[in-house]
Amino acid sequence: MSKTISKKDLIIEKSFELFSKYGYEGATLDELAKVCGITKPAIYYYFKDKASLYEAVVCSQFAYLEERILSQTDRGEATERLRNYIKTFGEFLIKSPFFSAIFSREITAGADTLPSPCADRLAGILKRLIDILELGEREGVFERENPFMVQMMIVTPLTAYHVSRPLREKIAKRLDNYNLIENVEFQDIVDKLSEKIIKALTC
Amino acid sequence: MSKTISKKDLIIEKSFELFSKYGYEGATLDELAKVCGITKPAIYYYFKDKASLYEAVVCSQFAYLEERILSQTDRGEATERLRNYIKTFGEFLIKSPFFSAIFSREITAGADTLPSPCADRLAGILKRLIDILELGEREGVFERENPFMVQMMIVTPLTAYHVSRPLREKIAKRLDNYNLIENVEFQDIVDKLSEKIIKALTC
DNA sequence: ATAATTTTACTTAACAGTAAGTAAGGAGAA
DNA sequence: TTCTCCTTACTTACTGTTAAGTAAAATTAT
Repeated sequence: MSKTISKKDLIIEKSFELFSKYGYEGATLDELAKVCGITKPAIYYYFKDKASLYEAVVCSQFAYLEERILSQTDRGEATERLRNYIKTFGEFLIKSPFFSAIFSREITAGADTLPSPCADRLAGILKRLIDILELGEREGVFERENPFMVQMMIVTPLTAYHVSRPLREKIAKRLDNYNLIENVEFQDIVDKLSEKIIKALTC
Repeated sequence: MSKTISKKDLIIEKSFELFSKYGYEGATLDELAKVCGITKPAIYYYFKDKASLYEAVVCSQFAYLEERILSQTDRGEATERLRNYIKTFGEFLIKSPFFSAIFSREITAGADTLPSPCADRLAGILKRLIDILELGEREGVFERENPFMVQMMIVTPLTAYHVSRPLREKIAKRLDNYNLIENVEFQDIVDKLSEKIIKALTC
């Protein structure tokens, strides 16, 4: 009916924030319960345990991302598709500001805690990138390149830049002559990176 | 006389591995004591607390990295210097295989637990990159670019690639037609990335 | 040289706090 | 009454940290 969010969705939403901020181990169910205005065992009514909650949270994000990527990169020439691929990643990170942290953490942790369905989604996303790069090769515009490396060149600078504001501030303070924290829109960063990557891949 | 490593160095070495694997919170002093073959309070004989141990571990790495970067990028033209900058990072990551994980984790966590002396070292490293990029602009070979973004374009794909082998394996299994885990030397990855970044920055 | 003293390098034991998880039950709707 | 959705009141399992003690080595005094 109205915008009344269900308790379960509330728990997912808030735990997404906490997992992003503190990581899997750092985030506590006590605090989660508090910010949700419920008690800890109420969480256990909806989720089997902490791991299942995490899985639900992360999977929903990956599923959404895969759906976006696949629908936004299914037409046009290779260059245009790649541009859209990067753009869609960028838009997703802007829309879902906590995702960078979680994704970045997952890669760092060697994907140990990455739920299997999420790996499926990631595989789907990477498959699309592989297709785009192969199309580019057939069109004669892209050089052959390790697709996983390309994926890393796209995602990691974006997520890192997105997440590293506190670090930039720390460093900028020590380099007081230099403006590292220009008030630049993240959108511009995405566009710039997009250009650079296409330039780097083009024959 | 011989290669007998001191207890303190043993603690540093083993804790470096554990912090890399599990992160600051995830690594426990109980396990550290166990793998060192000592008791937990013995750690407190050498280090004030867990934070100080972490600081000792991370700082030594950053200091070494800064020293390497500064000494390897102080001569030549901008392009050559940038190539050496990236190369030195790559060599360091190869030599110090756990560092990627710690560095990547620090960025992800917003540098919350990054000890202040490490931020100094990072600032020194970034200052060098800024100098190289400015030199390139004066030489007319590089386009103006946000140096922090360039730094992210260099370090994050390398650390991520280095750290993501388990993830690549998971994904490759799902895309069985495709060889994502080619038996390619990390050195080659560094060289390729180096080329790509220089190409992307060049006017 | 040897005895007295002090320091080094730990161990045992335990504490205080915090985390995930659970058993049992209550309020309200159907 | 019974099912859903929750709360109260715990338990268990760590985890960082400290206090107290000790064997052995090093230093100093005699």
